[in-house]
Amino acid sequence: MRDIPSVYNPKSTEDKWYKVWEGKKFFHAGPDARKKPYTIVIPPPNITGILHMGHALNNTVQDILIRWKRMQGYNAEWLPGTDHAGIATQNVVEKMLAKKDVKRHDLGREEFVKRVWQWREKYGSTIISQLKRLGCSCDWDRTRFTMDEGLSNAVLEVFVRLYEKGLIYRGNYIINWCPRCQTALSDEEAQHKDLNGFLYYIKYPVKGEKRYVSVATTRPETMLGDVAVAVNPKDSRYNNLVGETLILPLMNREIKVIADDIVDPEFGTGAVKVTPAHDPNDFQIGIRHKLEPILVMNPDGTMNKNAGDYAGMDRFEAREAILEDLKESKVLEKTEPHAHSVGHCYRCHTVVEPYLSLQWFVKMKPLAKAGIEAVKTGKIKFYPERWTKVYLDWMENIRDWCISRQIWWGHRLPVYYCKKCQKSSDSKKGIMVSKVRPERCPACDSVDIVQDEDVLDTWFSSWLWPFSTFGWPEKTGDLKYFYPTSTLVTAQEIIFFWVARMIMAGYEFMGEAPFRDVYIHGTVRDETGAKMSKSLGNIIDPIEIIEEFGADALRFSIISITAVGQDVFLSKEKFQSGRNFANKIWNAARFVISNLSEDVDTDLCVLYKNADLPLADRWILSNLYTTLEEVNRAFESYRFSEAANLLYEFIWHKYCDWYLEIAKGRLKEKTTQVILYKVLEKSMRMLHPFMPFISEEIWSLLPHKRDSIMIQPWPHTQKDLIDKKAEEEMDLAIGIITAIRNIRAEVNIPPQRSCKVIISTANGKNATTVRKFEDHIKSLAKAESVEVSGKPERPKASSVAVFGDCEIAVPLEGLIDLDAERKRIMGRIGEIERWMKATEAKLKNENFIKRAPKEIVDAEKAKLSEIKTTSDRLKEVLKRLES
RNA sequence: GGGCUUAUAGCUCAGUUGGUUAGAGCGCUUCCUUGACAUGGAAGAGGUCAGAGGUUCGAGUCCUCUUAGGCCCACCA
Repeated sequence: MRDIPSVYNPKSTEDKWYKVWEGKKFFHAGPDARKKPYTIVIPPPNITGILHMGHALNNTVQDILIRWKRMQGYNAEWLPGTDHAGIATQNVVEKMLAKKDVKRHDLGREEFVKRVWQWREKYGSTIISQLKRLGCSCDWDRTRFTMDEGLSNAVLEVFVRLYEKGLIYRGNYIINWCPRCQTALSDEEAQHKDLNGFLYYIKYPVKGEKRYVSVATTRPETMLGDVAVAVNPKDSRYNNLVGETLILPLMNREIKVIADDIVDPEFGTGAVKVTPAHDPNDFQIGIRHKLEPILVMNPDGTMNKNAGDYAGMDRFEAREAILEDLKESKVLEKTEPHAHSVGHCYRCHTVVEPYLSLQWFVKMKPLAKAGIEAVKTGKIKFYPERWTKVYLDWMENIRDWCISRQIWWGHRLPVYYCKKCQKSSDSKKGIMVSKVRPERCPACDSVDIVQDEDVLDTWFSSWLWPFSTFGWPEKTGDLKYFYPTSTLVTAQEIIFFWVARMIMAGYEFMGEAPFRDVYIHGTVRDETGAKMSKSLGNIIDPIEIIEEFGADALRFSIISITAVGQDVFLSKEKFQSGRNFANKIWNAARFVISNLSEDVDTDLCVLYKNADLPLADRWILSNLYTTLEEVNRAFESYRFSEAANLLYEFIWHKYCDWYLEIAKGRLKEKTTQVILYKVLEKSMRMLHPFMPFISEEIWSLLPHKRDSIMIQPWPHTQKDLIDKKAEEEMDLAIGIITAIRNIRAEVNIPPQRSCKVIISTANGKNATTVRKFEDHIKSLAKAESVEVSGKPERPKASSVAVFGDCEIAVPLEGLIDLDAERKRIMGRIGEIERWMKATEAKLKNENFIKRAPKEIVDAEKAKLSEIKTTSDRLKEVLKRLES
């Protein structure tokens, strides 16, 4: 077939078209008052990231939206970029240095940060080029990085503003500490996992007495930092003990028994050891009872000098040693298995330690207010809706955000200390918060000023992403035009980390929501349901899939199997469906293109507007526009899999299976050609958001002089071409043709041999209809003749089927297997009768007649009469068969 | 402890506000390399919609409970 190969080869089109699109600046958008903006900001992938299936899904959805909106005439802006990913990136670079036996402290801060920038130059945009392979139509001219000058400036601006508003403070609190990364983490960055641990019961003797109090703990090593034992004041068991002095085993320190409401008498022994430096509850108890915390651990998770004999041991080593020693001292009462949830570092999966330290925090409650209101009033909507509740629950119970990190890669806090003032006892003194380094201390005029060593949480820059990327705090034209953005597309995992915080920042700094819709898609899992991760080794690499099946196949497959908000279970085989579909489309196009005459007028659209077209033409057009309407509806409610499957069904099972086959019989007719072309052309436009490359390639092969499909308008619905009557008539044609094929298969008529067909109808109307598609029966059911009759007639040796009121007889040469035929008919009668009975029962039910809507009842009545007709005919056939 | 979510054909899953005989893809059976496509075509087989109650004229769909998975949140010493 001319020069077009019969197998679609994605490799020959993908790079080619991507370059064209980029070259023509189709991805770029700028403020334009004549057009309505549609804006998406990408969830910026980490610079350490390599494209995984989660990204593939996330970005395919965004690209579908942006391409769809662009075709609809919106000024579509998809702003891309990457996140500096503080801890993750620092870890990666540290690991790289470790291979050369270099530690970051050997290099010093400045040199280390320089190395990270170098690393970023080299590897930081891997994922960007991978997104291009996927076909993402991001506005690369606007690519941002969270540590760009502009975004860094926004971060400092925000820090200063919040500090001045009293929403940022510094203090000593229990935070989640990762001993491996050696930094504080936010609550969200500590991932809780259920572990099967133990509950250890330890006896604390009362000073100078034989009595003792048993306390239960899961972390015996923290006992070294105990400063009290607490009981519930209402707990009668311990009334007489409150105020007594206990001897802390192993340390031989004296501690008091105190009473506090927080203690649950039901749990453990009802007495709890109090370790203010290593437990958030105990910390609160410590404050209430004015107890001085004792820190027993170093930042690296080893025991410190306060840990007595255990100093220098790793925390878990110390735990074992302590248990041994407790046993020896006969104060370990018992050990019980105990399942409890333990925090792990979200970057390195080390068990985090609740740890008392001096950190910076953001007061969240005041910020959450507007964000709660916005979602409650529907200004911001979640799709699927159920995430609203998850979001609101978190926002309504929000806790302060620990934002300081003890690492080097990130935005350094714009906080400066006057060393002179800091020497005074007032810790608040000597703190300067400013975007630029102060020359002198305003209080004492000293020039001995140092900047805080810490950097900010990575999310402290990404929560500003929807506006910092458009130039904030400057009042730029971009910002004015593109903010607020339209839709945020992301995964459930970062609703708290990112979505909620962006909403808060949006209201705080822009006075407006950062986006209207939040579309939360599912998580990509492997076929066993496990989350895809590098460590599990169950990754399906999207780039490999693109190599093997093509980007369009990847996109289409993953979208079509991802129902709204549902997790998606992937295996490599699932990408075959997309590849096969691409190939099917390819071949349909190849067929159509090669059959278009030189002089066919592809701009001719009046032709089918009101002309009296043949049935199949009206049918395919009606289906096309019905599909378009349904696709539009699906798009509007983010039901992408549904839209994809609608197109699949239409193109494959309507256009290819039926229309193309019918068209083969009259390819010379201009009408046929125009409709073949029109339907293909519009299908490609509808398909383009899903499969940009193949749709563009086919578009370019069509004999029209139109620019890239990317910038073509989305098809308009045409209600006047939706023709229910044509659809009904074609249903009859399809039913009859299928019935004949069925007979042929049952009685083993070889595919090459044609057969005779006699169709008798019970009413004249259907006879007229059948005559309209006589030719289709001939070609599609391989019939040499079709006889249409108003009354039942059939030669003796023939096989018969009934469809509606049509009796379809295929005369057989030679003898017919009467038994087989009878069996076939009886089987069919059985089926029909069951159906008829169910319908009759329904109509006999008075309540149904009385209460069901009239349309439903009428439809049931009509159905019953149809079934009866079919049934009667089948019975006649059977009777004649037996005579 | 609280919340969310899933259970439909051998497998993977659709099924929008309750209304024709519950669908698709893969797999399976039989046939077909006929001029778009074997990454294909034709015809089939295959389901008491997890279980038990309830609401309703009518339930895969709504409610309650049960069972079995998965996920998230929580100051579970």
